[in-house]
Amino acid sequence: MAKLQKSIDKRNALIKATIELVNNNGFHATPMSKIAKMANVSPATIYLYFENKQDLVNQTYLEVKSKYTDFVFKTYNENTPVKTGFELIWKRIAEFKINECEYSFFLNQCNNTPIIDEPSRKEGIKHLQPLLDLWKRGKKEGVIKPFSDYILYAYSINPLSFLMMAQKQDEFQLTKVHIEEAFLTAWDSIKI
Amino acid sequence: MAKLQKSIDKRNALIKATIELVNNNGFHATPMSKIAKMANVSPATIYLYFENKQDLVNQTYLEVKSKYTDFVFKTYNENTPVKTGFELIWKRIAEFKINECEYSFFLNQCNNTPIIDEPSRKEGIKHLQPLLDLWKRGKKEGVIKPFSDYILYAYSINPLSFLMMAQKQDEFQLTKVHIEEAFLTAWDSIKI
DNA sequence: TAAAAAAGAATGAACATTCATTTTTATTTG
DNA sequence: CAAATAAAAATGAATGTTCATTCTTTTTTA
Repeated sequence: MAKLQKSIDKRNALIKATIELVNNNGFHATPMSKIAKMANVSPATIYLYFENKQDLVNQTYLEVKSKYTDFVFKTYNENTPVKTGFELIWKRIAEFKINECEYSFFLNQCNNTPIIDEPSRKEGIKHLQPLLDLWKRGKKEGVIKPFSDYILYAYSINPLSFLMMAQKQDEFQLTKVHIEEAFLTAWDSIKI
Repeated sequence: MAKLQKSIDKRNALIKATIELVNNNGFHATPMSKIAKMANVSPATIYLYFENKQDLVNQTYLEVKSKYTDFVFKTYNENTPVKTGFELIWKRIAEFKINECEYSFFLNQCNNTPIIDEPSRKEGIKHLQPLLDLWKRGKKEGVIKPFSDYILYAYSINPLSFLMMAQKQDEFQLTKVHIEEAFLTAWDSIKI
């Protein structure tokens, strides 16, 4: 019997449980037994799908990251003009961060703590390539400031993570108006 | 013998060890025994200074947060004009994040994970009040955009956290020029 | 010399992972 | 088509370790 026979539903349930529990308690305060319980599975079963706890969280990270970038770049293609393309991508990112709060919070946690191991983190970064390519093009065309990608990212994309966190903690409610404001601010800070 | 007799050096060593170990391994993957060892102290001694592990990390958080805001607002007073005041504060924040990478990384981790308990987190937020007051004044004077403080923070201050993280992971080196660029971008994004 | 501070060892709970069985599934055979 | 069977999938309980915290004793201090 091939590996694929193992129920994809179970794997998904495990990943979902991992996200929810890690978001609420942190990785190391989340026992395998609880993940199993939430996924309606025996603890031993987890080890049929994942090597160990670290592997479970690494795979969860990469899977969520994929969901994120698949969504973000779905409406974009390389021929879109720079400004339009940026707006397209930026708004998809905003939409994802607002609507998929659980995923975003999880990714945030992974990016700001040592729970993910280095190879998986490196792997995760690659997913943003289309945005970096867009910026490269924008710089060549003289539309985007000739700054390091890190600075561009810090000022135009990262603020969304902060706003998402604030929203998650009920300190703040992101509205359509905010989004529009925020987008203009983002664009202003990277356009020439 | 009064409480104050307990060596402040030992307490400091414990806090220092906590920061270093939590930065590298995360809170829950940092055993009390290791903290004790790094601080050259018996595990039991930790409990003379802190109630338990949670209390240790809460106090560490508040202490680091204080170091941060004490530094940040040292050169500022309420009579400084808005723009100058903002530049003053912003550059102190930048300086702190760059030079006190360990502290910044620790604070970042606390802000993006559930390791700090709610009362301590609330307490920590209060420390930024002078900046919020400055913005309030700026809005009244028509110098600062009439946006929510969260948005102002997201666009003018939070990017520094991202750049600090990138730097810490050796992916990026912040120079004087970057800082100058980054400040202008920050100011542009909140000024009217 | 008495009280506080510190220590090392002890305790008991929690946990990741493995083990020994049972259940499910798919295939083969009569 | 159904009974038999073999392999995979799943399980609950067991294992051994790690850890936070406490206990008892020793050391330091004033």
